[in-house]
Amino acid sequence: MANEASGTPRLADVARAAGVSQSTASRVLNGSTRQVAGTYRDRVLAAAKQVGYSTNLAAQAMARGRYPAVALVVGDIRDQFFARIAFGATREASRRGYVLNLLSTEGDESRERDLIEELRRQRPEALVLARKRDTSARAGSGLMEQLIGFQRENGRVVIVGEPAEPVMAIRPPDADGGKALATALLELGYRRFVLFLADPTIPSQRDRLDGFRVGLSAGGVALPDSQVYEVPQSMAGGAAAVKEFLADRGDTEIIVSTEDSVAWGAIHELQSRGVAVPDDLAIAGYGHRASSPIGYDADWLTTVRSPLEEMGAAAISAALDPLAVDIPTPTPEVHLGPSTPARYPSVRH
Amino acid sequence: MANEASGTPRLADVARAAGVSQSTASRVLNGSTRQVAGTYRDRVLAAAKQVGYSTNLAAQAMARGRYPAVALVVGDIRDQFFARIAFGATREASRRGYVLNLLSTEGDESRERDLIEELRRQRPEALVLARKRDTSARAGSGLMEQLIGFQRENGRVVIVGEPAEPVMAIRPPDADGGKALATALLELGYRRFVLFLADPTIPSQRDRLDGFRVGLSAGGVALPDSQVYEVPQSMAGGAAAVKEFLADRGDTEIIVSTEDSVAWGAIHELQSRGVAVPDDLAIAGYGHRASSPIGYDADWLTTVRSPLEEMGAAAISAALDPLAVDIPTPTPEVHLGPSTPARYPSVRH
DNA sequence: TTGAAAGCGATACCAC
DNA sequence: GTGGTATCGCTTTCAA
Repeated sequence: MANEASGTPRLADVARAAGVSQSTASRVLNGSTRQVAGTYRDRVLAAAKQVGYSTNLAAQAMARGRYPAVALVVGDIRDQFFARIAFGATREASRRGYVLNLLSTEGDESRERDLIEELRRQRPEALVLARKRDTSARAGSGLMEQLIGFQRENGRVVIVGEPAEPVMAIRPPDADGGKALATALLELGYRRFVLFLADPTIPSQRDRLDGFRVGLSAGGVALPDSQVYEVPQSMAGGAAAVKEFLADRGDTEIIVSTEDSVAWGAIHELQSRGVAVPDDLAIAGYGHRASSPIGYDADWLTTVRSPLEEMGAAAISAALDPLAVDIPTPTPEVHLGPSTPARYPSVRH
Repeated sequence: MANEASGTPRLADVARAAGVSQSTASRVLNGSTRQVAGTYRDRVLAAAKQVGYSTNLAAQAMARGRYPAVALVVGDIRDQFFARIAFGATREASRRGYVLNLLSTEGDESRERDLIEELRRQRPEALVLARKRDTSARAGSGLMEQLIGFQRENGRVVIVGEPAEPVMAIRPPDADGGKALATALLELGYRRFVLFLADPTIPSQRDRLDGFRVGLSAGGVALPDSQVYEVPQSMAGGAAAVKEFLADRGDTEIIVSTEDSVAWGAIHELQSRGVAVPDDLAIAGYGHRASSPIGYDADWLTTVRSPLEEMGAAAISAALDPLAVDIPTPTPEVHLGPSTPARYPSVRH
């Protein structure tokens, strides 16, 4: 008789089965500070298990005034960039007992507004927005106003990507990664660099370049603009850029690309032209995909891996943790592969 | 005064602002059959917009007894297989005004049980489970019992992958795809086939083979087991298998692989051995990834694309639509690329 | 500590 | 058509 034909057992069913009041059952099962006598406590727990009780989140949300959910808005979940962020986010949300609500703009960023509007119905406690491009640049669309409104009425907003006041942001540590790569390559003995810069309109790409320069200068090496090539972000772009580069190679020891795909394209083109990689010319990249082009092992290329999963998790933490003020940025990982062998028998710099 | 300092406006605020009862406001804004006078209707709509009203899903859920959410459980969202399914699922859920709750087992399928248990708290209306392997095979884990319980208490369960009674399933149309590929290749004039079978423990792989045989037999061509090679599912596997194959090539015209990665590996190995593809030997694959190995255009390989996005969307529809009895399976798409040129000047079969 | 009762915001049954 | 009102399941004062 505890569990009526109506279906899912309610808290009242548990209370009745345990012979206590609903208040007590509530305190045991969902209350914050435990203030229930041991005997009652056990009885309630046993009863809950016996009737197969499971908290009704909607009811709890109504009573408490907040729904334990966090929304994640991504561009296209099929994109590794977003998929890896989502992976970290689901893990962290789940760990905290939160529901992760996934929304995809399907590449159409103008949909963001509508999606967030839709979202409000759920009254999620936080909103995480993953973006590849600058958010404030689209201020005219009213997105910023909407985000601010959300922050006022609902909960915190965190952007994974470019910061936009007054919204908290987790930036990919591209400058750090660029710097770390430079340091590592200097350590290996490289001194004469050329850099392939993919799509400078994307902040991450510029940051990688800037960070790389910082790292180089720490070793007393400069990277003049004449050594920086702007390259379309694709394998084809890398291949084409290499042709141009070879006409004026000079004494370059290594090409560093701000994007793996460009690096792979360059590698392919170089090899098909009889330039041995890394023996004649070394190559390094930067990226987030685990793609391993045919004939190569993914680990072969020296590159920097963006900590996207960690960033996704950090975004959730920051969004949910009221204490979070500044977000510790995860550290990028420099991977040294055979594409950049040590240049000298002994380390120097 | 309509919107108190308390924060988010409630339905009562809208009603007051419009000068109507809360019941009327409810009918206008969320009710099913419209039975409100035009005048009132407009007033309510205007008031809602004016105060910035947004339905409180939790409250609505309590009153209606159901929460408009659907949960999607995937293995690893970073995997293209799951990402594409999720993409289609988010689109369809959003289209229907449903919240899509994403859960990831992170590769550990034993977590499925815990995740679904967690999930129950939300009382989602449906549950979609995407899996690569057989579900019923894991019956011992109690998963099936749990799914049945969910179906009884909450809503429909749909599996994207292998069927498992009494749970509805959307199967990848691998048999259809295999058959369609065979038909297309016969059409091009191919008659002597070898098949590389990747991981026969995965039902999809077997289905592709079976379907392929069905398609061939319709053209009077047989594929004896001696022409089927079991190959590890990787490029390396494809490369290795090709070596073995070449020792006894016979008069084979084309190698068909049940997995693209294997096909690419085979291609690479063949070319490095001086066997021209497709001139000396043609190649075809089957897959769901848009990977384009270095030096090749993704469209170059003849392959079959699994309609994963459509399957994701179809799963949501089937899970949410009470009328759905059997699910129309999306059709796989055969892509003919230069890796399989026509063998004869004129079609025959 | 424990229990009774008042909401939380929206829906829907039921008179008017 | 429209407007009261009980109700959904749970939390949380407030007394006891």
